Amino acid sequence: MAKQYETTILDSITIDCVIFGFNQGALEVLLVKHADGISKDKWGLPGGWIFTDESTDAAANRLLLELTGIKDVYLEQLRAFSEPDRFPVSRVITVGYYALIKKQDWTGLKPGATASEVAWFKVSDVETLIYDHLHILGVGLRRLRRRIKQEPIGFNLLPEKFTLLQLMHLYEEILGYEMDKPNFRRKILRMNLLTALDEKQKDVSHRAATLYKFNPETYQKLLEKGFNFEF
Amino acid sequence: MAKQYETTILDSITIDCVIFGFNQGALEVLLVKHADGISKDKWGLPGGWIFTDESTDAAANRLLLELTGIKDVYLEQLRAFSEPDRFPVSRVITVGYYALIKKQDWTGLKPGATASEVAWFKVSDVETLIYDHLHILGVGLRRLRRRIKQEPIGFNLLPEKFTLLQLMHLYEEILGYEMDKPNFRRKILRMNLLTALDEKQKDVSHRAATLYKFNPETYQKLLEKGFNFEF
DNA sequence: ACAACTTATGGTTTTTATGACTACAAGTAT
DNA sequence: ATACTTGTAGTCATAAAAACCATAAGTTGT
Repeated sequence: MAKQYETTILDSITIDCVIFGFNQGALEVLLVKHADGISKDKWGLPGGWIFTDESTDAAANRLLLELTGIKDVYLEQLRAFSEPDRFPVSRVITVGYYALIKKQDWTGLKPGATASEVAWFKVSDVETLIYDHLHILGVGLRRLRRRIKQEPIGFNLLPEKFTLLQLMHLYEEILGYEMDKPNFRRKILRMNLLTALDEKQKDVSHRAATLYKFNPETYQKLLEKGFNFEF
Repeated sequence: MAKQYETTILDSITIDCVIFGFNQGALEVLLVKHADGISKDKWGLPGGWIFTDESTDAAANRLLLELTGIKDVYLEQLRAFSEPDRFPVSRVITVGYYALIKKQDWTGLKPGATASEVAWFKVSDVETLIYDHLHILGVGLRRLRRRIKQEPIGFNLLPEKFTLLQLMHLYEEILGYEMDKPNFRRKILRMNLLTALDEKQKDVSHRAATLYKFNPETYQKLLEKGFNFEF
């Protein structure tokens, strides 16, 4: 039935993505500036329409690629946002997603067809966005805060190789409070989630820290089982 | 704009609700038997269409009332379910909700206009449901399992006054493993979530247990802050 | 070369939570 | 009165967490 409308679009449902990155100790979000339409020149979350024959998961992945060139990243649905007046033109429900990306893997971001600019913003600096996108960002942030305490997803925001202090700073930034270095070390190492590499930090003006990568097997196990990461 | 279509319905989005209850130590779910349409005489989750001028939250509450007579209960969105072939007739995305109800408060459930029957089923007995409703039930169950460890929502399934053992059995049933009575007592009492009443169990053929109610203030605080309920 | 500084990393101590288990209390049924 | 059932209190060993202190391993400036 639906198959004959391969390029047809559902007219009352959209996708919007909260894309998180981490850079120099700050949590950032990727925004696009609309090239035209009623929101021309305003910043919002990257998003778009859903084809009749694709799931929202598929649409979110496709849109991410189209709008920013990003693919194969951690992507999870937040929920549907459905206030009747959330979109001024017509009644549109949007399905929110959030993604975690290793920012340094995606340097040359290019705005898609409907955007004139793509850029990273510190989450703490974002004050206004179109429609209910600020609300969606807030829900994404709360979800991230909650998830990071229960699943080892934080690594999706860091480079392949990282130091324990970088990881700790990531947690501190997302959760909003400071931690104790030695205690953090002990706790995270005891989970067997990290593998120490035979390699050290470079170009730092102090003692170089050991680099770690996460252990995919334990990672997978902890993803399923969950853990508790109360600091 | 949308206001002029007060009774108009969105044609590609529906709501489906997983309604949990707890009875005699077993977790149950409320199902309806469709009165007509392609699923006539088959069991599924209660659900329906969304009016153009209401949010999905409002629609879920309205449908719950219409289909079962239930209102003012714990209700939370699960997420959107959007596989293109999930609904055989047309392309419809559904927004899943789950509700927790104090079963004994709602005895005379009446099927709504589109249902011929409403009934409770033990979750463990449900084997087939229409469309992707079994999948939605599964997601609801996982969400409940996860939530109950982090927020004090379990109380929404129990009567106002309950014993510690009833509460423990609720946890055991939902989480699927047994717990130690004295340890459970200690842990739950230490959270200050419960207030002991000046009242005991009645009509039991053994020593009567103290009845408790939950403390709304601590409840509220823990809802916001979360807690960790690892047994 | 040496001091001053910065971050990394290893320990210690105290407190607190948890799990496993024992024991007794307070009722009911026979 | 005794056995039985469930409620409730307490003990003890272990593990984890929080708050520290101390030292190691480098860099930078003089």
